[in-house]
Amino acid sequence: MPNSKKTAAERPAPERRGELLATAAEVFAAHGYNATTVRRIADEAGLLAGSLYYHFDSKESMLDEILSAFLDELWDGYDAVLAAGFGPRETLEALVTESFREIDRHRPAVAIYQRESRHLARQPRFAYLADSQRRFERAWLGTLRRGAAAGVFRADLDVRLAYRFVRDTVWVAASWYRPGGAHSPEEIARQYLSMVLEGIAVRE
Amino acid sequence: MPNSKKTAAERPAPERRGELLATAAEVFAAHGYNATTVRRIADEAGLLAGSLYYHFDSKESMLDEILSAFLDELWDGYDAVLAAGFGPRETLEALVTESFREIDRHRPAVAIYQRESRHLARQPRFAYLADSQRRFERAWLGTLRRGAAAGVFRADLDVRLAYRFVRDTVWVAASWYRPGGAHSPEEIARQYLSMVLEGIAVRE
Amino acid sequence: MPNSKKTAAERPAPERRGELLATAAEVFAAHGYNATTVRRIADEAGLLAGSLYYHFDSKESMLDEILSAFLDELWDGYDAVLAAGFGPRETLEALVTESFREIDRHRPAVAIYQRESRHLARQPRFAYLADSQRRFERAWLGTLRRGAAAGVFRADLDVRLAYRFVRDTVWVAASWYRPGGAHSPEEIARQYLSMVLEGIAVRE
Amino acid sequence: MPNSKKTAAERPAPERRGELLATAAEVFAAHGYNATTVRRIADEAGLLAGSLYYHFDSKESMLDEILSAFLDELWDGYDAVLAAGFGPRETLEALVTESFREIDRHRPAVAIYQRESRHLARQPRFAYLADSQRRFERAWLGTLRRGAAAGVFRADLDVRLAYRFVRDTVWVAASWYRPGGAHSPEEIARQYLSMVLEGIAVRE
DNA sequence: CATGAATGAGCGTTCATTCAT
DNA sequence: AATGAATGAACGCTCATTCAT
Repeated sequence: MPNSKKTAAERPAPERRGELLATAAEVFAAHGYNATTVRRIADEAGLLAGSLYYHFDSKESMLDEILSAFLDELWDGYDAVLAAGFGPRETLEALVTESFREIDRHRPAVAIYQRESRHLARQPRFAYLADSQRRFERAWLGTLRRGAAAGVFRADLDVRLAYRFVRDTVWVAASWYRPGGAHSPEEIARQYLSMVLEGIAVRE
Repeated sequence: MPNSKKTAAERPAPERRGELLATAAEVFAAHGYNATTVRRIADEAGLLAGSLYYHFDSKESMLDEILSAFLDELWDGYDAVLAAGFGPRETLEALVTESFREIDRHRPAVAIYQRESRHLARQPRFAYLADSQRRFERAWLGTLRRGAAAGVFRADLDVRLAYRFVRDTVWVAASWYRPGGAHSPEEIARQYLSMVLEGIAVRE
Repeated sequence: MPNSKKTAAERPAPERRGELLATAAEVFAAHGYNATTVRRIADEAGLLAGSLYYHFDSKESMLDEILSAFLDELWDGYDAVLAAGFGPRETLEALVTESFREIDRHRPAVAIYQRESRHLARQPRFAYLADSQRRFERAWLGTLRRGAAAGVFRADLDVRLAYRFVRDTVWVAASWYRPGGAHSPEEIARQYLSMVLEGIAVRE
Repeated sequence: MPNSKKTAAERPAPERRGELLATAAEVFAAHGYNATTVRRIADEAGLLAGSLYYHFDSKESMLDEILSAFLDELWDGYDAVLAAGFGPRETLEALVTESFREIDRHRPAVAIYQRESRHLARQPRFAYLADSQRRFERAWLGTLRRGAAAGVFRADLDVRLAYRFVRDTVWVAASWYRPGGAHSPEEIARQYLSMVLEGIAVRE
């Protein structure tokens, strides 16, 4: 029996873990990680608080799995974009579009990330959040710098300010976005890109 | 001896509340309201947890005072702008500038507001947060609509999407802004407005 | 093995609430509700303070259950007496006897009731104490009035004074009564009734 | 300046103490000693909680003064009765009458005494409560025994039961008695004595 | 005499976690 | 896999008390 240290009886059903994590993510996103009790998650999932500990080591490990699953997927997408050899504007467009797709697929995880990552990143266990933050900055800031150098993005702006502007603008959307709403992620990305790139003022 | 500095023991009373509130706001902003213990605030302020209750009814009432003081000041500023009879573009510029000034003066309160207002607004005690939210939307959305109708803002954008875009763009700045940094609030406002209005792409 | 005594660990669950309530009642009666700490109850019951909250919502809900269980039983007894169609003297004798039986079965609850009911009755949660008080007065005062009208109780006494006299006289007994003492409840009732009805003076 | 260890400036006005004690007694009686906060007393007396400590050592010392002042007066009255050389029936009548007079003069103290004396008596500071209890029992029980021996009280009753009956009957009145009500203390005493001595049943 | 501000111990309660069944 | 009962640390808060002014 390859790749297994447990007997059949000991191996938890992997789908159950996934369901429980989805439930946990939903509750963490709605009420905040700290304000969410393990009992609340259990209620929502239809079992008792103690029973969650058969599936997970701790409340924190649920959070960990939720966030790292999200970031793994995010970087799969980002890395594909960055490896594609696009120009700065196309790269920016692809990153924004990819981001809205991730918001669509991992909305609770994104909301949790927004709210909690800053202080979580201080803990060793969540050091990967800080790593991700750095890679993130490198990808976006680099794209903006390349674009400014290439004359496709304005050079009169503080590039760090522009970076924060674009970054926050995209990700805060997770706080109001609801999957299945009026706009598809791609449509929202298109409008956001239009605003970010061209501005909201009418050109004379 | 004019302008003499008094020792802590000699300092008159009413300032104390203000100091304690400033400390509390700082800690709430750094760690989140729920994750902040009243002992932590007391430690930071140099007294014991129980002593805070001589000055305040509860942890919640500290939060209440912090948020309502901020919103009162914010609306003083906004109301002056809205009453000035500006056109849509000038109104938008003035609202953004005023917002960055408030972030400069009430950064911790703004950060707390960002993180907590959604769920706080459900409680009767914090109903004024929901009220403020509605007035806020009316002011910004109205300005954007007037501008679109007047031909100074683009009419091809979903105006609610544009509203969220502008709103989030401005207020998330509180999460990274540090007073006394490289840029004054007015300078940041100028650059943000430039990005929001003209976009970051070079015009051909 | 019939009638086998189980160890604590083997004992089934629902009895536990009852045991804990009995312990709580004993401590409330001995020290007063306010002066009783939840830690003291837990100590006496052999668990930690926090563990009580697995079984009960709050200290107050323990009090509530203790008092309402007592009053439910009391009124079962009283209602049976009042429905029996006795004359005034027999009714009085039956009420007194029933009261001493309740003191015997619920001594701690009666002691708590004596000490705390007056101020508890003001709280909505304990409104049933005030209701009970009113039914109580109706039952006893009505019996005394019927008896005075029928010529079996003295008519020269202030009937409200007589009511308080009989009522207090009976219930205060809970403060010194100890189950399993020299006299059975029925014996105490007999002597009390003799004193209340005939007086302690020798008739000439 | 005889009998004084304090200078004129240090000596508190004795009337103020009396007022404060009366206020404290009223609040203790209404809400119970434990449930009464020193702040509540201060509010009622029109000063701040800390200021009470200029007049009294502690909350407990207020209680102490209230109870001992009451017991001192009570025993002045009782001792006069016991020294008068009355027969058993006259002694009982005089003790009951004296008791109702004390209830009239010291109602709050009596109510406090009823509620708190049992557990206070365990503390060394309040040992005089236990002493008083013993003298009390000696006086009343002795009178009842003398009466039974002399043939003026019934000999067929358990004398300890009769003692508790008379004792409780009298003192519980403090829980409903309001000075200035429909009946004078002497009138209440007369009716109570009539019930206790002759009973409430009509004699055939 | 009284105030204003603080102390420090302890309270009722919550909650992540454990574990025998 | 899940339950039921418990643990133990921490939390928000109360309150008698102290003391410089």
